[in-house]
Amino acid sequence: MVATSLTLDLNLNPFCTTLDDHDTPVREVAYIDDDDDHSFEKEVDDHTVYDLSRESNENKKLKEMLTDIWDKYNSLTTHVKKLIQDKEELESSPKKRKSDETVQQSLWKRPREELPISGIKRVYVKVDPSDKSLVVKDGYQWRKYGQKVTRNNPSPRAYYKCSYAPLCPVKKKVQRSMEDDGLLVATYEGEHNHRSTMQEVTYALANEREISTSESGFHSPKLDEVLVEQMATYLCKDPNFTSQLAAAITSKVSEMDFFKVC
DNA sequence: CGAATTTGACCAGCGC
DNA sequence: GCGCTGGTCAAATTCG
Repeated sequence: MVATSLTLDLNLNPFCTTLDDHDTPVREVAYIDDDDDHSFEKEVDDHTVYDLSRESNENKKLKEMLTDIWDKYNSLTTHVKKLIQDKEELESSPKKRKSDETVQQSLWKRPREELPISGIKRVYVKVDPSDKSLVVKDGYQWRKYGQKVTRNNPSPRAYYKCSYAPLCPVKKKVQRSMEDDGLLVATYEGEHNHRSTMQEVTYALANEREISTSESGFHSPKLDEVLVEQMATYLCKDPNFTSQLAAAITSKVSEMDFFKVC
């Protein structure tokens, strides 16, 4: 009986590789106790282990799905970074700057509002035109401190301060585009002195991966599984994850469309 | 009831 | 100096 319970305990670990690698872990337990007086216990074991096996398979599928999502997220992040880089290169070239100025003048006509060379970023976010809220989800926490109707745009402009960290100096303005009612223009001023919720996830995972590789010298599959599980936990804790991801993608797609028009 | 948002008042910069 | 405009403040209000 000791052997039975011991085997069970070991198999309770959903990430146990021995369980994952066997198609029928039930038998491992069933053959241990062949005493007829314990037939009921054997039956219970069979059922329990069968359930465990089934859940283990489900876990395996979920892990695969998570790994897949994580891979896609990583490649998407890389792609977004590349797009940002491309955009910065375009902005730094004199030829493109000319067209950018035209856009800027139509959106922000007053000369004093022209963007300084650095520290100010503009993001275009596609939204539902019927949605009148001036909210741009970008992974940071913002506190609205003002709203104004400006001269050249019937849509009001909302003013936000970063409220994630007490001393973060970053501000943003959000206003509907004059040309496209379904386009929000978010202007960011300053640099965050902290990470966004999404960066926290990435950083935590990267940290974990670094520790595991430096300690063991190689990357074991089991640690991968733990990593995936941790990532799932992180993502579950972050209700904004999908919306942030969607906002980032929409923003980049809008930017690309915008540059095509220009 | 505390946090977040709204909104009118106020301030500063700029052009005339 | 005055008026116009964008930006900020803070009291009032709303919301969870």
